[in-house]
Amino acid sequence: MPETKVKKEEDFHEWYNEIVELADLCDKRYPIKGMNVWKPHGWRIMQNIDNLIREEMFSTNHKEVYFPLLIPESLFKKEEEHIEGFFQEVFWVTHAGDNELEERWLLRPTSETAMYPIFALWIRSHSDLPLKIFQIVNTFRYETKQTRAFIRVREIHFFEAHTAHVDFEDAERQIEEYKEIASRFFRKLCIPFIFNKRPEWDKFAGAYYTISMDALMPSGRTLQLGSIHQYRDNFARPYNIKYEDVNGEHKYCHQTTYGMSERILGAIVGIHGDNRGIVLPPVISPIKVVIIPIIFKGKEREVLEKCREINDRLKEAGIESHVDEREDTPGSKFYDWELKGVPLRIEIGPKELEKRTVVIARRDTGERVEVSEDNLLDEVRRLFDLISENLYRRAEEFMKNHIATVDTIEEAKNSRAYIFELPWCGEKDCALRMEEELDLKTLGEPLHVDIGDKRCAACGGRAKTFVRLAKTY
RNA sequence: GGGCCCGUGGGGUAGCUUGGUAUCCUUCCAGCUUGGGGUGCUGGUAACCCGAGUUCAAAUCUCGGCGGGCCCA
Repeated sequence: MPETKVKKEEDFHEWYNEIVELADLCDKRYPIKGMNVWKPHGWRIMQNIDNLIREEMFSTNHKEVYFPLLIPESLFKKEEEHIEGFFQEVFWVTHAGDNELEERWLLRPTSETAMYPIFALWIRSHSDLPLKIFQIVNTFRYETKQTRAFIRVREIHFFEAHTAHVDFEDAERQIEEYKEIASRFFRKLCIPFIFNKRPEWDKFAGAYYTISMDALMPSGRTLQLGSIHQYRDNFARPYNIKYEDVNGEHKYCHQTTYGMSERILGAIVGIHGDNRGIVLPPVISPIKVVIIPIIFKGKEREVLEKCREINDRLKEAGIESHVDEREDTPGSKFYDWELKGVPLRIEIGPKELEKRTVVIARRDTGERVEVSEDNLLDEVRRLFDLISENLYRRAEEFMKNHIATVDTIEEAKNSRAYIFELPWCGEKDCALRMEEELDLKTLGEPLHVDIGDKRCAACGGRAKTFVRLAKTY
C-alpha cells in the first residue's frame, strides 16, 4: 500500500515537513523565513480549532475583542521585564513612505502593552471587574532559530485571553478556570498534555508565575501548546490599572492571561498523523465524511444519485459531507482524502445500490464496515466517537509510556523515556546540572506533588518537589 | 549562539568534480480509454533562487545576499 516517501517512525522531522504540504495545510514557499501561506484545508481546520476555543470562552463569560496590530514604542516600554524578554525579537515600523515616524511602532509580539493602557480607561470601579476578554490575531516575533511549519513561526496565529481582577485570590480562581478550559479543549482535540509550573528563570517576561501545557510529540520532544500566566499586579502598576473598591479606596488590579497558537495544529499533525497523511479528530475536520462513487459504465447515473441522496441526508443531520465527483479512479480519491485526514469515507457502488447499504471506512484504523442505509446516521455518529476515543487513547498511552519518575540522574540516563521527573530541591543550579548531564531542558514542576522525603537528584539535599525535564521544541 | 548540507519546470530529480545541446519520474492541460486502493495510450504547457565577478562562453567556478534542511549549545 503506497505511503509517504519518508516514514514517520524513521525520520519524524522529514515526514512532518512532507506531510504539512501534501495534506494541503500550508505552502512553505513564501519567501520570508517563518512566514508560511495557510492553504484552504489548513485554514479551515485552524478556524475550526479557533471556534472550539471561542465556544469555551463564551461559555465562561469571556468577550471577544480585537486590538490594533501596531503598538507605540512608549507604551511597549512601560514594563521593564516584559521589554527585556521580547526586545530582541520585535519587528519595528519606522517609516511612512519616505517620512520617518516621530515615534517607532512595533508589530505586537503579544498584546499586553496594546491592551493595558486601554484597560486603565475601561476599569473604574470594582463593578467593572472581573474583566474577561480574548482575541484571536496574528502576532510577530523575529525568530532567529530554525523555523518549522506551525511549530516555530514568525507570524503567529495567536489566541490570547486577558483578565483583570479585584485581587490575587480572584485572579487565582481565574487560573483554575483556565486549567479546566484547557483540559476540556485538548480532550476534544484528542491531545493528552501535562501542566508544568515553569521555573523562575524561564517564566513569561513580566509574569509572577507561568504554567505551561506541554504535549509529547512522536519525536520524543515536548511541544508547548499554551501557557497560563499569573501577573499579580506587575502590569497593573506600570500601566496604572486601578479600580475603586466598595470602601472608596483605589487599588491595583490583578491580571492573568492564557495563550495558545497554531502549534495545536502542529501537535494534531504530529501526534495523530501516519504514513498515509494526517488524521483529524472529527470535531475539527472541515469535511467529516467523504463519499466516493464507485462508477461502472452504464450505471453512472444511479450511483451518483444515491451518493447525492446520502450526502443530503448527512448534511440535513448537521454532518459536513462531500461527494467526490471528479473523474479520477476511486483508488486515487481514497489516497487523496486519506492525506487530508477526513475521518470517514463512504463508498457506494452498484453492489451497495442493490442491497441498500453503504461501505464505511475509518481513517484512523483503516477498518471497513458495510452498513444498512437505514442505520447510516447512527453508525456515523458512533464511529466519530470511536475515532475520537481511539485517537486520544493511543496518544495518551504513548505519553504515559514515555514519562519516567526516577530518583537519580543515573536512573534517568538508563531509561528510554522522553520526559523525566526527578526529585529537586528547587535550586536553579541543581536543575541546570540535571539539564546538562541529561542533555534535556527543564519543563517545570508538576502542579500537585507529594514528594515525601526524597533527596534532590543533583545536590542530595532535601527535595521540595519534582522537576520535569525533556527535549523540547 | 556554533557547525554542516542544500537551492534545476508546480513537486521530486540527473547534469556540477572536468564550463559549451538541461535528463527522467510525477503533476497540470486536451482527447480517447478506464473505474471496488494511484487505469492505459497519444499529444501539449512548463525550470537552472537573486546579484556581482572570472570567461569567448556559467546550472556548473568565486564572492555576497535571500531561502530551505539537519546537528550541537
